[in-house]
Amino acid sequence: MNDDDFDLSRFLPYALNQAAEATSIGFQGYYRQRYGMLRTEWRVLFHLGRYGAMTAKGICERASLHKTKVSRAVHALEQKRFLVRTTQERDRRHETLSLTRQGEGVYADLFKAAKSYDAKLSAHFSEEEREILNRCLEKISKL
Amino acid sequence: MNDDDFDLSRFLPYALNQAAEATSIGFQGYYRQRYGMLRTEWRVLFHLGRYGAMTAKGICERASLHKTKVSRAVHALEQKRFLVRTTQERDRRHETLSLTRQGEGVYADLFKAAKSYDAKLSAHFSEEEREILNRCLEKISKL
DNA sequence: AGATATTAGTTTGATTTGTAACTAACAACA
DNA sequence: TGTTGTTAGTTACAAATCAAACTAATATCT
Repeated sequence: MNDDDFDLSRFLPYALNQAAEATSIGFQGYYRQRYGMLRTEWRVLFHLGRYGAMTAKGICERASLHKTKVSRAVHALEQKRFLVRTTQERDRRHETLSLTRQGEGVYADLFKAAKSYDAKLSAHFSEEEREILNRCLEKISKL
Repeated sequence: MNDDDFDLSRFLPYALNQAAEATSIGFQGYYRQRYGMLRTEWRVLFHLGRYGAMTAKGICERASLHKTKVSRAVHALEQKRFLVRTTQERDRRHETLSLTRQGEGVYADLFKAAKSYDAKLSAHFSEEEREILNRCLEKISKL
């Protein structure tokens, strides 16, 4: 490949970033407007809704998020009454986070929205493309 | 697809974002440490180096960056003596941005680094995967 | 010409993020 | 027991981002 072929759109970090931003915008608007949530908050909520109560540390690991980001998101979700904390008796450093009924409701709504948003995106691709795309992204995330 | 199959890693905005971050880290370190540059600065520099002198507006459009981001990046690159501005006589609102000799040097270095970084990433994929990945990302960016 | 609208780019203040230092609870080992 | 180390989570300050208001130059329309 000579230099003339290498423009930004072929540079993986750039191409991924552009694509990520393009797809984020639409969905972001949904949880922002509807629930005043930030991206990290949505992720934390999703993790709790999808995988059940867990500790902040657990979320950090699963989502590869920094603990300060999670800490702040948890605080915000608590304010909104979407989750509650319970200090573990066994080790009082840990606090279990779990969704409130309201939080579950919001999760259910966002889950549905996410699914349908994803379906709309997927419509632009063939089965094969979508599969390869997923596989590649997963591989990259683990590098 | 039932609900159990839909986890975050299959949600395109999330998967793209994770992948984007994973690939960014390595390269980011390079221009950060070496030239104290931010991501937007690198993008602006790249555009000027790759496509020649142009106006800030031009960069905004090509790179889909907001004008305030570009404005600040241009300022920073100017401080570093990587580019200069020349007000267009024909319309004094426009200023043409062009790289200095030093800027060209930095561009050349970063271009080389980007290419080799990209090659390293590509090594994890087959020709076909890489092609499809590129095609998908391009399609998504234009949605 | 004079009023109004656009356009390129900058500045400002509020929000968000990143980094590093911090607190509190527990563990390990002399 | 007491000193040192680790871990979960928070806080504080600096850096970066976003949105909206702003400036200066040009265009348009009467």
